[in-house]
Amino acid sequence: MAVVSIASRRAGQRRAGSPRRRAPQIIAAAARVFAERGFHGASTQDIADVLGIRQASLYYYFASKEDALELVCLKGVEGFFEAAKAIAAGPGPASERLARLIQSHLAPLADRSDFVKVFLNERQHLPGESRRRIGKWSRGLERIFEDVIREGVRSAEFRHDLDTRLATLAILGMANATASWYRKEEVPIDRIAAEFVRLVRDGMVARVPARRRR
Amino acid sequence: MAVVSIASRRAGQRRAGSPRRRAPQIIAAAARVFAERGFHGASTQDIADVLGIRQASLYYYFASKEDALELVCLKGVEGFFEAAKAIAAGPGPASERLARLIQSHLAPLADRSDFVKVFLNERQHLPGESRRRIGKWSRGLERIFEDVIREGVRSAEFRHDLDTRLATLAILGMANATASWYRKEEVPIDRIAAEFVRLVRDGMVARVPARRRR
DNA sequence: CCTGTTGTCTATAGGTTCATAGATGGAATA
DNA sequence: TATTCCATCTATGAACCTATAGACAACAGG
Repeated sequence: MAVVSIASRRAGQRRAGSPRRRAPQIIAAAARVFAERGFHGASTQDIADVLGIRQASLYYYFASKEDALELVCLKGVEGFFEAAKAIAAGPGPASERLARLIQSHLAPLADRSDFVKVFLNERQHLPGESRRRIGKWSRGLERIFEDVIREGVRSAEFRHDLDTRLATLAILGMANATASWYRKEEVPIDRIAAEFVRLVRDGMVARVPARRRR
Repeated sequence: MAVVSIASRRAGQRRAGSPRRRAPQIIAAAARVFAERGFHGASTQDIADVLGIRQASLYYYFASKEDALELVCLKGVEGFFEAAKAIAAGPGPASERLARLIQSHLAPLADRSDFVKVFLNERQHLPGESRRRIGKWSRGLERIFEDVIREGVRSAEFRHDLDTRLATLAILGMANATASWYRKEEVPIDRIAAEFVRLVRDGMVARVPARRRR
């Protein structure tokens, strides 16, 4: 059913040139399959097919399918949170920090889109314990965004009547949705981020070229 | 596993007061379960549990699980497209029509959020034929939004340098993401829509109270 | 009161999927 | 060369899940 990767299909029977520990490739294959068909829609057989090994062999690398999902999700958010925290705490006006937050939030799509997609769409299927752990991370990120936006309101960079909660959810929604339509070959991710920044800062409406800050 | 609805659990064995054709309730139950656990994560048994009937009894109402998914998705988009088309073709400046488009795009969340969620997240699991049919609808909606935005650029209501494609995807992403966090009890949907409209039209940045159109 | 219709039930076949157990054979090491 | 480790294999159990078949009870209409 699934397409067998040419790279990893070694003709004969067993043994790759595997110089040991190819766990990363295993997880990448899981990410790809989960991203494509969803966690429950994908079978461990599908993952094995991508790698050109037997279904049972996967269990040398993870203890259960759910365990694999957690590994993928973790890789999907790795670094994410720390980067955001650093930016938020860093220098510059709120509006510039927000721009950098958006940039850094979208950046991983360029080289890890499968992992990010799985994190966004499938984390709900994690078993209780790890779901809560990962959900905590997610709410943390929301707070970072919202805090920066609030700072921007307090410093009068942003409109005083801005609903910071809704603005946060709007921005994250817009950014996260990108994962579902982004294709590496088309528009570069920086370009998308820049356009989003412009959109939420200045809006779509045309204006007189007037000076912008009071 | 799933919670058995009190309302529909008639104590004894069989027979409801069902005054005939409770198909709508069946589909609503499917929508709820699919929304909660995803199409593949949900079993027909789960749906039956919600209704308090036997798993096999469901097949009186639909021919297959995938068939049920299609019914749910259809109800999820029902009216959607026509409403949007009417608004786009209607009177008023582009910016006002865009506002109405956003309103009408979010409105169904108020009373059909399960159906909308399933449409957004699970339509990919529809079998080939119906997936294409429904995908066509989806692309049509994108076009309606983008056309209105383009008109706004041509009429100089919107910035001349606006990337209309990205703006469209950003707005739809923001709106669709709402389905994942919206709870009926909290902020009313009109309020959310209004705030989104304000955000994408005027942006977040504070400005001098100056006259707005050149 | 008989009959057809409707909605539900019981029972089950058949397929798929996750996961475990134990064998095997090449590579590395001694 | 002998031994140990690593990664994969074969084989299979057990659970689960969809879907079909056929029985049956309540009600409606004549």
